[in-house]
Amino acid sequence: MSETEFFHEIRPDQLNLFACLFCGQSFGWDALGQNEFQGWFVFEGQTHTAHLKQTPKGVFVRTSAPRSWFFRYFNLGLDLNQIISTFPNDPDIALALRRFKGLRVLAQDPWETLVSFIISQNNNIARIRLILRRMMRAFGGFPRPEDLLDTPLLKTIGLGYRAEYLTNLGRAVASGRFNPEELRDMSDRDAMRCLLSLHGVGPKVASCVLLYGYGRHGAFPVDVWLKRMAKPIDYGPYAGWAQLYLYALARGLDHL
DNA sequence: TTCCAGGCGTATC
DNA sequence: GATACGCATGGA
Repeated sequence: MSETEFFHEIRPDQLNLFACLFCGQSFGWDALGQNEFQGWFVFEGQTHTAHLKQTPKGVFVRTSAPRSWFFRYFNLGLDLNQIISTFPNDPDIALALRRFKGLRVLAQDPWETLVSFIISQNNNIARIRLILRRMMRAFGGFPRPEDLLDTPLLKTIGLGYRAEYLTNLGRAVASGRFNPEELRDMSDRDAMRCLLSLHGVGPKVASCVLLYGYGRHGAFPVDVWLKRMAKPIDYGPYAGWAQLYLYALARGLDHL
């Protein structure tokens, strides 16, 4: 597999790789050193890997994916300062903004986020990562819809009761009842309804998929940590980004 | 050993 | 619509 290598100029306060990659929105990344990371991801239907190294002036990128992946994945077309300016005036948000400068919501592959966050329910991050690694090994890359049809195999991977959810998802795609691509053009409301029709997908998982997979920045996932944290206030048009800052604050970033 | 994890389906009221 | 409970698994 060919690799491309390049340098992207950007300051850490506009893109903080460690915060982005280890705040629970993606599960495929490992830290090699202080500011050096390696991981896998899906881009344009293919499983790829990348090696990233952050410096004060920018990021060295080496990846099997097309060069456009980096700009897309880290949402670099969006102005972080402008997004932050829409956040509500709240002491927790303010603290999180100071503590996690350069934290961005990622633009991940919709299928990858859907499968990953179905696995995430009532699960811990270490085990989510473990299961995804096992699936990658079993299927030679991120699982495709047809890979999910073998429930017994999924159970040997440690999916437990979630194996049934994934098999159901595989069948929904095979039958045409669910098509991840169709959600791109739907309204937030319709896309949400479509996701909720899937067995094993509730409001939390659907919100994560909409936010991290479909770029719906207002989607606001509430998990056990956010329940302790979030207040009944309006988090604005980038509520999902505000949520990520709150989540990072609630958990810290050293839990992986 | 027990408790918990980026929840959800189902039953019951 | 709200609430209670079971659920596979492995790390803490």
